[in-house]
Amino acid sequence: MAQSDTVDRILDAAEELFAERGFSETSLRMITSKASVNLAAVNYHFGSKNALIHSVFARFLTPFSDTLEQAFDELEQNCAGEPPTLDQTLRALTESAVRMPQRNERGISIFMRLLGLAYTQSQGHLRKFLEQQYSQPFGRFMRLLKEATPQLSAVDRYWRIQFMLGATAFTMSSSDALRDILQNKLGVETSVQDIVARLVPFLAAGMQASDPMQAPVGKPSVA
Amino acid sequence: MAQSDTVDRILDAAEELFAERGFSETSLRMITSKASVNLAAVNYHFGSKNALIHSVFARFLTPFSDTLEQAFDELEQNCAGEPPTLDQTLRALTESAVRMPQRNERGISIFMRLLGLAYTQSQGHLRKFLEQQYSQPFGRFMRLLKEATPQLSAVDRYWRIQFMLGATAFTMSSSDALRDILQNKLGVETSVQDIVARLVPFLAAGMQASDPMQAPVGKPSVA
DNA sequence: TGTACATCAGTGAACGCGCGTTCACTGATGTAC
DNA sequence: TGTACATCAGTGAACGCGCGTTCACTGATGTAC
Repeated sequence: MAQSDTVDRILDAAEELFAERGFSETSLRMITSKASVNLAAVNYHFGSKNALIHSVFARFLTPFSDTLEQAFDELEQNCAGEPPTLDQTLRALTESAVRMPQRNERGISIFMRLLGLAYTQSQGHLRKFLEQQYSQPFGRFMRLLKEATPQLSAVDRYWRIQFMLGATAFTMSSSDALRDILQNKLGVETSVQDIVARLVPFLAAGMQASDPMQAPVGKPSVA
Repeated sequence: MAQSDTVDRILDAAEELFAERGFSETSLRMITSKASVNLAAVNYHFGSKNALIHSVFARFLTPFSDTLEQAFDELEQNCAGEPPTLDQTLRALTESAVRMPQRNERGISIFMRLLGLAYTQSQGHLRKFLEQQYSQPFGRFMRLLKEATPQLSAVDRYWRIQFMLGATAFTMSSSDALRDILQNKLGVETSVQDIVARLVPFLAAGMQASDPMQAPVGKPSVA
């Protein structure tokens, strides 16, 4: 059995189990038994459970962040100096996520759920790791958001970005369960693409709601 | 030491620690040492760790759900047959949360974070408990949402409610950290009321975005 | 070509630790006669 | 009023268990001379 084989089997099993159950609720024994490898192999190849978690994220986030940089490059080229709109920026992000190479529908679903969990479970080491590894595309996304919403104060923008992250991370982290409920209740099949297509207009409308401090009661309108 | 004293000390300590660190990352030993009570007292008074978690939620959710029912009663009386608007419904909810009796600013913050964690950490037993204990006010809120957004299809409404829950639960579950960041970066003090005041227009605008399936590309506008 | 050694993926068993839970027990208070 | 018993909050110590990690070891493959 070549090294890559064992390493990949561990990564595959860990990815699925983490997405299903979260990090601290998934033991190394579950992972190694699902991967049919020896318990000690995780520490041999990765060093620790935390390092394994980092590797699981790195395996899909590194290609994703490359795809994303490319999408942002294209977007800025097409806009020729003008800042891209909010809608365009969000679409560049979501389409990069949905069109991940080497990932089928199920793989994208897992990828989404892991992203949601990363934000949602308070794993300090993971947050630090992601911040230092992927600060560039994240910062670029934030800059685009800022340019697309010049009408917002810094404080308003800050909070609305948190609301967006929340809606996205939460929905993604439980998207499987939510799709099942919808299937059972209304008999509707839903793909990850459908969810994303519904999410983007919701987020864009929320981001562009009228200033809450100026008109806190009336119906919101587009600025 | 009277019973109520020990029980309350355990509940107080558990509430704070759960809010800080989540459920499975908080051990009974941490709780009992913070509460200065014997380790075995938790199992003596509550029976198990899960039952303690339920009691922590029941202690603040029962008065909250009473307050909420009252707020909905008043809202429907004032509307005299007409269904309340989305904005009114959301405000009734958030104001009930913010005006919880016996809870100061810090207490409200903890309460918010626990609510966020309840949705966010996949504790099956807790979800079941909350569903069967508080299905009435939850169902009523859903009915009001439905009446306030007659223009949405059932599927659209379903997803947008998930987006709302996500933005709310996520923001609330990390509201302390988010407020600290804002304090450090922009030097701005923020109260829970401020966050809620910003959240409601965002949610209302998102809920009322134009139909994503009809106008998926253009800038969103209010229906 | 043959031998000695180095490297390295993988293994089996055990380690110490913190966890939730249990149990026999104490000591104060209330109750029956 | 005094005695025997019941109740119950609270305690100290231990239980068994699953956890992440460690360690001595194996066996296959590559390399130097």
